[in-house]
Amino acid sequence: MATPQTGAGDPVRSSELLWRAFEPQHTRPGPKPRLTVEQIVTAAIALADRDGLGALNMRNVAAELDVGTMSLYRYVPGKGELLDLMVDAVNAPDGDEPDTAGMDWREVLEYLASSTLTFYAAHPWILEVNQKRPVLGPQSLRGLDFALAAFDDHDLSDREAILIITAVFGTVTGIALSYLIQDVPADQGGPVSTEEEWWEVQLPYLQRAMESGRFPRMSRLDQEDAWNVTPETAVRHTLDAYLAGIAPRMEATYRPGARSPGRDAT
Amino acid sequence: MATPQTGAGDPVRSSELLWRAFEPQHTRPGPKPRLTVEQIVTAAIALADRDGLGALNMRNVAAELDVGTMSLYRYVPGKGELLDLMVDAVNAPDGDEPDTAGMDWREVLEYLASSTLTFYAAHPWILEVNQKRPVLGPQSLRGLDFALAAFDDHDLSDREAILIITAVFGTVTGIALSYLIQDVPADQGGPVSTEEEWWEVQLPYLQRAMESGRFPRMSRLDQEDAWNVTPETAVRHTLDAYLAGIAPRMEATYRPGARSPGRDAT
DNA sequence: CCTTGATCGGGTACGTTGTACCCAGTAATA
DNA sequence: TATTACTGGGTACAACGTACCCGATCAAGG
Repeated sequence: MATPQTGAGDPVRSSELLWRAFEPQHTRPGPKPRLTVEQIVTAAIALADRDGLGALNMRNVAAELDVGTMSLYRYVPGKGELLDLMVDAVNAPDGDEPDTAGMDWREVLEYLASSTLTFYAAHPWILEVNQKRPVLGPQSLRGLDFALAAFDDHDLSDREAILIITAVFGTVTGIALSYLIQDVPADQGGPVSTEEEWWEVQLPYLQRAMESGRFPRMSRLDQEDAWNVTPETAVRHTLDAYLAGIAPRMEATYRPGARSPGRDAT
Repeated sequence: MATPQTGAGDPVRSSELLWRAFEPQHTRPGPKPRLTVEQIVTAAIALADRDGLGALNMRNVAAELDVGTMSLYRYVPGKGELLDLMVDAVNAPDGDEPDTAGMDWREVLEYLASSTLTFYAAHPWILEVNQKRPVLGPQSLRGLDFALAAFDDHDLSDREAILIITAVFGTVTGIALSYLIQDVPADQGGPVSTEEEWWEVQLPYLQRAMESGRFPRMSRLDQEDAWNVTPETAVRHTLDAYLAGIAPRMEATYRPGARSPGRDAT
């Protein structure tokens, strides 16, 4: 096959590892570990970023770290759990997050959308990972917390806030899936690699289909114009319309400091 | 592993097979084929619907049809191409599509969204298939053509029409991905199967995280209320807002019969 | 200091996949 | 009837995840 994949290992083990930093460490007998979980996760992410998810297997990760394949299993229960850790780890902040204090709801949500899109562009393999059950690790939670800042000055129910975040996030993800048709790092000269070749292959069939009269509306499209859309454009269009749609509600609930954290505790 | 997956085989072979009905058939020497591509695709879809994508392998498909594993390769070049065929085949109309003639743009798009969501619910494995390159087969094209009916009475550019369809489709897909956390058909009593158990495992860690003070906004959420969202609700919220957002534009471009097909050919 | 036993590195090997290759049986054509 | 393209499908191998094992290591107790 080309690019097998899955997500989510045993949640018990995944959770343990995700929150490992918060567990106390005591000294133990035996040799010092040669690796850390961080090193393995970092190497695995580098590998996936560079060579695609298809190249992510335990032997390759081990080779990346110059250790034996089975040594990885001293730190990580299996590949599924490793993927869980990778997914959370790539959500780590990159340092150029803005301060939400001076931003209104629209700015926060727009930042959320655009940073999510660049995130997918940087780690396209994430879109291939089968995120059945959401593994909420520290980094993912951090992102959620950041997003909630959009509603600091609004009197919205928790449910509505989550609904809006889900909408923005889901929109970007859905569009990214359609467009970030990541060209497999063309190490192997497989059947077809580039996007151009791909369309070239389909074209004659599509052409004949258009001429068949079975797709009257499609055949009237100016193909050149119709498909001239980048993921950025698509996200911008969708988000603009969506934000315009919720704007009345956001304005109606504007109440400075309504939800900002830390008020009632001081 | 648990649920390996991928999509897209050799596009040349996939395209040939997708459009095979339009190719002429001539009589040939040798024994009559015992199977058809349709039978294989149907069996594979039944298998995936029933047992999940994890159970979809060539040996199981062959067993389903009571033939030898390798016989499948007489009809289908490989698993990747079979998946391409499956994806297109499930897009076949189910007979209860409404007539778009009496529907306005909003009704068409709303139907598109809701039918897409029920589609994902019926074939959750589709969400796991890695749809890198879109394989545009006859059924997928038919769906696109249907969607374009929303703009029959509107004077929109092709590009804008595609943008809107992409938005609706992407939104539903993105949300479906977050929510249709398909519970693996629990044939194997694996580590954790049900959604409840899953949350039960995460809860203590989340609890501790909330208490850590690192996620001030998250920890102020009423968890019960905040996550009480179904995919239907989420889609409805997002779509309502989005449609409200594009409504002015749609009204501004209302021009009965502007794009309906077949006018200029009569 | 030496013993003990938990821990570490990692080699070997097996089960599950996709599928290349091969051979024997079959049926339209010459 | 002979030819030959085509069919069913068995065997076998490569890639992968990982169970299991052995020997090396080193904190703690004597």
